[in-house]
Amino acid sequence: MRLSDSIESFIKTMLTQEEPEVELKRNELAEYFNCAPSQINYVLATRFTQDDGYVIESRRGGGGYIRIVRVCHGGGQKLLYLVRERIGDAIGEPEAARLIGQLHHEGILSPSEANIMRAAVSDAALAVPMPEPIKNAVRARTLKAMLTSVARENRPVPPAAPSDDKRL
Amino acid sequence: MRLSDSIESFIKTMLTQEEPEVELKRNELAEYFNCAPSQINYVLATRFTQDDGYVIESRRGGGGYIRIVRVCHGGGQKLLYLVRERIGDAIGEPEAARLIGQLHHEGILSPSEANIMRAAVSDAALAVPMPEPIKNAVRARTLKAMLTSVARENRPVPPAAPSDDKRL
DNA sequence: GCGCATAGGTCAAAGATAGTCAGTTGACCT
DNA sequence: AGGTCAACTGACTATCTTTGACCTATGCGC
Repeated sequence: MRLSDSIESFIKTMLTQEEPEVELKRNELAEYFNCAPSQINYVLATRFTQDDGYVIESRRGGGGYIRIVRVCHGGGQKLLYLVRERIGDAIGEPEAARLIGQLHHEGILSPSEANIMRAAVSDAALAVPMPEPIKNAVRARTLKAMLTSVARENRPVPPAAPSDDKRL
Repeated sequence: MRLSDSIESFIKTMLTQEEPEVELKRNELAEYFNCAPSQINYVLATRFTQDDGYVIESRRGGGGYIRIVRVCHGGGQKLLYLVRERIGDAIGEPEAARLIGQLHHEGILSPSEANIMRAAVSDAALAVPMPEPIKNAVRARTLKAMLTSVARENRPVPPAAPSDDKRL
């Protein structure tokens, strides 16, 4: 088995239902697997991406660490689907606004949360000289990051919402 | 745990609702934690900034002291001040996160709203090939757009946040 | 006023981690 | 064998913490 696969399963074994979040030392892990420290970054970059439903946080310097958080479960189902499959690498403002509006309508987002998200993906927020494709890429990433943060809260499933569109 | 973190929590436990201000001796504290006196300055400079909602006063010489005051403006003016004067044309992630954290602490943002905003201004959201200055410009615009949307709702101030937990 | 003792302030170096990226290696396919 | 893409490495970079040498301000006694 490849090293990357071993490291991947090692980390995933630590992520259980009760403990959806682990903290580790890059150098320790690298030493444990007898590999270059940057190998850890490679595994994180290829198997624990935002699109996979993970959030990585880290700090350098003395007492540094890497924290891996697995997001999802419960009410986050719809959100995870959007992040993993629906949104993709780029999205325009109208479409983003529509998705946000629908999430609000389904009771997954409060009015105020929806407004904040709309503002964040608005053209006004991206009114900086840069090519349109880049803007749409930033929009997609921003939207996914925000939805991930909501999914991470693991809030209770909203009371309403018939939701017949689990699949695409 | 890092020394800085210990000193930080030590000071924060002294700051309560009834006693929003503490006075201490730099050398005594340094001796207590068995570290260089300048370590205290480092902790103050990195964890008790104005953006975090603290004001530091001090005096040298005989009877010298360091006073740490937790301030709380709150109110609707805060958002406008941030948007119009504080944020400017560009802002880095750490700084943006602090402003958001403080708004949460003041009860202007709910935990979930604060998390969404942090996600929107995170490096992850802007992880697209573009120069750093542009990223910071987009961050500033995004943050201002989101804060403006909150200000527009013009709602009464909620009960206020309990503590300063960075996590959900 | 002068000088010393007693504070706190600054800043840069050293130490401790993690991140990045271009280049090499390896596995698999044709 | 050659092509291609994922896996892997190492040198260099970025960031955070801790320390120490040197600087500045204040109070007190003469």
